[in-house]
Amino acid sequence: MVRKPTSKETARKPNMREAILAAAEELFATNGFNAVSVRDIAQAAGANPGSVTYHFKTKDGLLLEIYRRHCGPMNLRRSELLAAARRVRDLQDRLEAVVRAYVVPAFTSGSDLAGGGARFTRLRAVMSAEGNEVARKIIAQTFDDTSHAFIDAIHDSLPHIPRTDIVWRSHFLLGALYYSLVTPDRVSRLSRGEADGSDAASAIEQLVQATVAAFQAPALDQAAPVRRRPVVSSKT
Amino acid sequence: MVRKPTSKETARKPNMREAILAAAEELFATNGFNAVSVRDIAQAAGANPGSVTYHFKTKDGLLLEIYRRHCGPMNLRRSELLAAARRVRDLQDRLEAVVRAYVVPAFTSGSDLAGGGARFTRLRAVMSAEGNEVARKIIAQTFDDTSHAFIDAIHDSLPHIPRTDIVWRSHFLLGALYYSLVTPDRVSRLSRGEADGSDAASAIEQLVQATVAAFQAPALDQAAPVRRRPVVSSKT
DNA sequence: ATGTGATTTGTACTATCGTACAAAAGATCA
DNA sequence: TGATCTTTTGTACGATAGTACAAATCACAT
Repeated sequence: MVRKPTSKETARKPNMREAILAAAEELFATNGFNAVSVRDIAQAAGANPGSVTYHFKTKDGLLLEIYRRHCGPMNLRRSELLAAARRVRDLQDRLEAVVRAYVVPAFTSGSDLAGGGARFTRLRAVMSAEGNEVARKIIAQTFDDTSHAFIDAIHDSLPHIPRTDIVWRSHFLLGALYYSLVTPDRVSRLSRGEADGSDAASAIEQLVQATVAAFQAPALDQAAPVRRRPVVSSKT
Repeated sequence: MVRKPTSKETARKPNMREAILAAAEELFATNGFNAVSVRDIAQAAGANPGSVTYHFKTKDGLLLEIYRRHCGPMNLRRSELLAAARRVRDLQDRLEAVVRAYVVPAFTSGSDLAGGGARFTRLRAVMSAEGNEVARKIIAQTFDDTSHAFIDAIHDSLPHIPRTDIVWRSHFLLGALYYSLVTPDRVSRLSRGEADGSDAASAIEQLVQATVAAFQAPALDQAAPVRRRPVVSSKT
């Protein structure tokens, strides 16, 4: 219903570039990068294989563009929610708000893309599992800042827990988050149909509740495990 | 396949069949199924591509054999540890013992294969992410019984928590477990070198501690999906 | 030593991969 | 309308995929 002054700016046809991106996102997220061919993507998008080359040059370029499309909005959303969470006074409530600020944007759309949040997060999970190089580079330089910000925020809410423990637990959080998006059917199956693993709202509430409790667990005093010393070397 | 009384049945050379299995396991676990070619595997094993066909017929057959090799021992080990855990009197201690019985065999070898436990579990994580069909079938018919047994055992230790919540939380546990094996370097990076993500002992202790706390979290009463109510000041 | 069955090798076949590129089609504006 | 730019199509090429199969090799009982 948007009026069109001149019908020049957008193709009247359903934008093929977008269709290819959406199809690739879906296929990569469910089957992995190498299992999906450029021809598969083109067919799913109702396009010609050559069209993919025209718009994105290479298959890697297509993946890169998917990341570019989502990373900005999602991290922006996370920053906003994190800033709001940091202003919560009560420490217990703040911890939950921080965790929620991390989890919610991963499940819901970070931009105008319909339901793109969960799909993109699932894509990230799969690329991570496959050790995809293109993804690894983008992740390290795009998400590590965000991760540190969240770890710091959580640490502020739990000053008595060593940072190392916070890192481990936030790592577990991301793993649980990823896995919830990768195989939601497993939840439905193991609960004998009593839970719907693909229901984002349930997943978020369950994940937040469980994770807050995990963060609040007592610290692991490393004293006992005398085995190997905790790596004194420099960074890396 | 017919066994002979004489000592001729096994190859005297460093068993090439084993070498191929080990190489495939490693490559699949780190790069995914489709990213690895039969030629890659053969080269890593110091074998000829045709040798893979001879021993395993197809690439899927090779993956199938990897699963067959590990599933039995790992589930046996888990059953033993679970049975022992169930005999722990104290409910709190029993919960931890049950979680440990689930986690430990995934990190350590379930058979005589050196360090094969973690590698195989990582393989499972990657196949799960890729939605591999061969793996999905085996998993559903091999691990679901074990998963139900663990869920029941945990539920026994936490009778006041709805089974649905237990299922979600055990799902998160598996996701965290998988992710710890998939990208251990992320832990090292985010902790700025203070933690070693690839140290199995640390991973186990951290995971057990965090997971026990997550299971002990209060139940999510699904009664009213009320507004996002950040627990105003109910208890404090 | 020699025969025999179990393995390993080398090679070849077909299918499909990612990508390139010229031609066709469509859109925009003088 | 025709000129020009953007997008789509169709096709082709070289590389590599999984797999098959005959020949060569090996280990060992005789």
